[in-house]
Amino acid sequence: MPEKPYDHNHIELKWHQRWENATFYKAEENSTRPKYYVLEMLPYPSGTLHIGHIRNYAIGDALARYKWMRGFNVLHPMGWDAFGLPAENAAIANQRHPREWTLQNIAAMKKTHRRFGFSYDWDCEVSTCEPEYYRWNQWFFLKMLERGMAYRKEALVNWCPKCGTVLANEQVVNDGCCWRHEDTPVEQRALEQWFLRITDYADELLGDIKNLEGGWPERVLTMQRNWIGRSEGTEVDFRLEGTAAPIRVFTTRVDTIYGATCVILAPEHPLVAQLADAEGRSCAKAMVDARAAQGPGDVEKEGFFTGHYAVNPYSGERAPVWVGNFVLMTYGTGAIMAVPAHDDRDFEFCTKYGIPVRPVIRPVDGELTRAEEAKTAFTDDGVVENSNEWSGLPSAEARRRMTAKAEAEGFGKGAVTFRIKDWGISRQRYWGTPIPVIHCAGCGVVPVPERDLPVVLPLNVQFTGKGRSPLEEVPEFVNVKCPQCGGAARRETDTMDTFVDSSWYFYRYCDARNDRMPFDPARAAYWFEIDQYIGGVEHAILHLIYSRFFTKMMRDIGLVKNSEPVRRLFTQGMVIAEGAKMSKSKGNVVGADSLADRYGADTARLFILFAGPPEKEVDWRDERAEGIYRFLGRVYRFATRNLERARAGGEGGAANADRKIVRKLHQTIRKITEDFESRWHFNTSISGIMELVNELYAEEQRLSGGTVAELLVKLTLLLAPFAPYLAQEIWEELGRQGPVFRETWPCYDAELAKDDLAEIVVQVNGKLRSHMYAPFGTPEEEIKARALEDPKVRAFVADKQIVKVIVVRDKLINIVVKG
RNA sequence: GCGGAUGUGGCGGAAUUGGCAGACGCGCUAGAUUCAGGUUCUAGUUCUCGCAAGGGAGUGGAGGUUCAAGUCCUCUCAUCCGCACCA
Repeated sequence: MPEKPYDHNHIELKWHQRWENATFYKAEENSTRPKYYVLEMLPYPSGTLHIGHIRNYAIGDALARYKWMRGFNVLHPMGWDAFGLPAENAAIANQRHPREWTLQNIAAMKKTHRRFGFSYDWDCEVSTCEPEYYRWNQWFFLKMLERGMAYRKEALVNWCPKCGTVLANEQVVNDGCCWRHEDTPVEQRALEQWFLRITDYADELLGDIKNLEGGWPERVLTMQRNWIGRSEGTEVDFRLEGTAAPIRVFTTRVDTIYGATCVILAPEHPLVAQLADAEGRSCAKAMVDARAAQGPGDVEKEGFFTGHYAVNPYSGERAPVWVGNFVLMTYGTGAIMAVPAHDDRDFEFCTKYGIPVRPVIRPVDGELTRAEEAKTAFTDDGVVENSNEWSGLPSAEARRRMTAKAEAEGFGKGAVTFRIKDWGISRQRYWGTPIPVIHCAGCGVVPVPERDLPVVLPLNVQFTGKGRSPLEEVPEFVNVKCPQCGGAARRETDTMDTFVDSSWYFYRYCDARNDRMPFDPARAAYWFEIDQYIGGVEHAILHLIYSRFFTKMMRDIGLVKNSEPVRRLFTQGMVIAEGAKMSKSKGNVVGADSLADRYGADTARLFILFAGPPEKEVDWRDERAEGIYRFLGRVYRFATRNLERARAGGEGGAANADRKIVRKLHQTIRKITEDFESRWHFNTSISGIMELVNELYAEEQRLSGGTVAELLVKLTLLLAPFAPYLAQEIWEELGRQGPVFRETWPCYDAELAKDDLAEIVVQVNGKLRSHMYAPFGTPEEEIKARALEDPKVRAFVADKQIVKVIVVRDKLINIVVKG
């Protein structure tokens, strides 16, 4: 039979049409198979998928297919989130309604996904822009409100002038810029906001990280630990001289307190108004404003003396009270004791203003550095000196005992402080889940009764772009009756951060059509934890910490049994183009569709996996895809020109060429299976298949029909997770029925994979000099004797003295000579 | 500043347990096929000395451990990422 040219367009179109409405992975109810839940992180539905997304999906899809072929009951859902609503609300206001816009983009992206042949279970699709989904955000909100886990307060919040909305701390990136507009600094504004008490779980979120070790990348865990930022220390009251009022400070180094030469307040500290004169107050105000304007980042340390003193409760010493711009009101108590000898920042501040530097800690085997010599602070633990009865104690023990004293005498206590703040979820934008509360003049804040959910976003909205929620302009939405007293009331117009949606969407996939509950707890109990979650590292502290928080909250209200949502997390590397991060603003986005137009979906998928190990970033260059395209063509042509031979069959395995190729086949199966089971280095899996095909070409004429038939079947199965269209097409050409990835993954036979003879490397003084072949298990003495007979070896050993011979069984012999 | 990662041919990368460095692919060179271009097939391709056989060097750099180091240890340089007044 003549070979057919590889026409990827024809093949992909054919199967694309047949698969149009197919759900490949319909997870089975009551399956006896073990369950496997694999999930990729959602894209931003910005209308196009770029090659980075395809990488994400290609990894998950290959895994899902493989797991199915290995006999698992696979749940592999795909859904859509509202993450990607364009920040430029105003810009699209004149064109189309954002909801319509989002739904259209979702449709476009679904089309691309189908085109690439991803094997999602479309039946559990969730669209977070739809009320039937977001009503459960409201349901969760009410549950949390009942438990005091959702609350409202005025707070300084991050405000992005471009988005015209508030941002969570986690959404502030790049030295204080908006995550959506990386060149736009955020401003600070004081607003009434809704918060979720994620800090209630701070300890657990931190402690449970140890359970994730091994399954999650260490990098992500480190980022989360830093973000939660637990520090153990002591709160100590410095009594303000002349009054009974205490200034409470927080320190992790109470052992250095005898070196505290002043107390410094944050400029926003309430005592500033009381202690500072008019000039000082305006100075403090200027500091606050400067910080608001500049955002976080490096600031020149400045401060002023208030003219007051506070008494150190341990030493009885008077410490001047200063105000310093580098002290944060939002951390600890908003006041610190400055120990310039043992803290870099205090050192910088105190030397600038001539405040004494007094060392009280010496290194364990060193001398106390004298103040005048100190050019930097000594910040390590050591031994306490010059501190009355505490002198001579190691730092850690001093801290323990000094904290105990503070507690016993009532001027302080041990305290744990977290860096993580409660999660501000209020957004002043149209998009998002309406927060289901009503403000009544008489009754205050009244939750919307559960029977009235969902509170639905109105459709007749004008987008003003004025930085207020457009919902405020919709009277039918805003003006409501109070559910308690029936009087006129105002509906809350803030909407929820869309990270609320993404915090639990993967639970909804278990039970996407449920209209009584967010999901059936029994189904969640079956599918959770997620076995494998795959996505970019950019969500390490946003989505992935919120999701963990939500899971713990759902456990506490009895919906789920697991404490963590995800057992294993894989963070794939970014795709960069021509050395630069792919981004829309740079205009260097490689669109998945245009790539599929040129080379086909199979080539695009295979190549992105081949380009490098999936956890590393890869540099995308179109021209390299040629090699993969050629490879797929080679496979297809080999298959079609050998079909008849394969059908005719015949005894295989006798000829030498047959044995050799069967061995290579089993080695390849072993390699790919191991790659799937451990490190996911699909680039080497694919190169393994290429090697097999190269060998197939070399031996083609010598192979028997039976061997060719076996090879074609197994080769097709090996390709199925990576290149579904081609694999399916060959499968059909081979006369088989049904989806190829519903077949069983081929097993390798360790005996067949084994080489006949061991290749033994012969070294002299560690340098490669010769090779030889010997049966496995050949005794050392024999190997040694044969090696020494080798003329190439003799040339190097010759008249020299043999010092030592090392033999590694079936692998290597190294002859060490001298002279 | 703190924390983490990475560094191998012209390029992407391989070497999973300390045991043949450069698999596989791109690119390039030659030959075959073709009217020609493209396609396809075959061979070659780390550097260096050599006509060749063969030798020498070589995994950012310097040292060390070892019969043997890309891999382990110490120091160092470069690049990237995360956090950054968190008391």
